[in-house]
Amino acid sequence: MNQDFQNVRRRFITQWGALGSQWGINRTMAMIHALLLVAERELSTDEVMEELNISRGNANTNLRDLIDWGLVQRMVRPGERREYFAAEKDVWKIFCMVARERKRRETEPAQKVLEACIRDTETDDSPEAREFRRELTALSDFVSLANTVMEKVAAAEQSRVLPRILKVL
Amino acid sequence: MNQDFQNVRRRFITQWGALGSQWGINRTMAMIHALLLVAERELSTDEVMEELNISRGNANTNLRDLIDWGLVQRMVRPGERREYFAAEKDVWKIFCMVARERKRRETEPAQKVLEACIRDTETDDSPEAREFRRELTALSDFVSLANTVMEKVAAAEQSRVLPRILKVL
DNA sequence: CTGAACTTTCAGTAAACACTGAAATACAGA
DNA sequence: TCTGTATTTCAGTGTTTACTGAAAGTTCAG
Repeated sequence: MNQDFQNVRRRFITQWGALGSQWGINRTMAMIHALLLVAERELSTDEVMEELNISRGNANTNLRDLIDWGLVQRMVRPGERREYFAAEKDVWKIFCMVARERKRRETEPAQKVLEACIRDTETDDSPEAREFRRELTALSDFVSLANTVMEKVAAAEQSRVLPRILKVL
Repeated sequence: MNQDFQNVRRRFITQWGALGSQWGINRTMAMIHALLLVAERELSTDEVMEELNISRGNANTNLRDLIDWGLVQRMVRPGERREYFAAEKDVWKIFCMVARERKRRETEPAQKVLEACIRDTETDDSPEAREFRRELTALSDFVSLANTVMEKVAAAEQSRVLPRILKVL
């Protein structure tokens, strides 16, 4: 198989991994995702281990995390014990998955913190406490608005939403 | 000053810091930002150090990073050597700053990686290379579309954009 | 120019996070 | 049931990232 092509392919996987760590995603997870994205067929754990030079434990853990994110699916071949893995390739679906997951892990906890802090100072009507509540409420309202937007965007079809949004802007 | 209120205030700062690390933001930076957000007035480096129990170096570095992000401003009081720091409190402005910065740090590098990999396989018309390019092009197109959307949203006024987007959804 | 007040840098260290590899567990066919 | 194959877990270790504190740098009033 063409050597140059294989090199570019490997470079893509490595660099995508490096980018991943700038997002809150660990390098290996991003690399496995990249590998599966550009793989022509589903791969087994051993193939992933081999291609990326990582241990079984590492491969297993990160594959499971990718499955939790909804970015990778387990595939069973009839009559085979071994499991194979395939990445979702539709970019819009990937986007929706990531949006949903980040909402769950990031904005919802933030929302809870804000609401709790607002609630716990509710009975205090000193000027400082009022101001504190005012700040936090502004933040909280914004976060929940952002949540609503993300939710609706992620629930809709790409073909419907994006053209409309672009039109509005 | 009311003890309960001070406790909630501290809890908010701590928890906001913890949330920050889930985003790619380091804990101290998020905590300083939270502290300045709910501070009634601008604070000096020493006040930040004291309140958060961190070293001078740490405070200095993270304050500078916050300034780079555009989330915090240096304030000079006439006739005083010491510098004071104040956080931007308008949530929409905060959002725009963060969007701009994440675009610069995350989506633009991703874009470059994708484009380079597409370019470097352009002369290879084997089926695998074609498929590889197809995948990466889909990704690249999506990322650049997302970039455009972010850019326009961040450039616009909150009062104009959000109502329109909500209407569309 | 000097020295006090303040800020910045950075080598060394500490804390957080990710990875390995081997042991434990689960599963399917004989 | 037992046996071989595949997956999962996790204690120990390695790597990355963040923090400290002291030294160097900057600034300004006198």
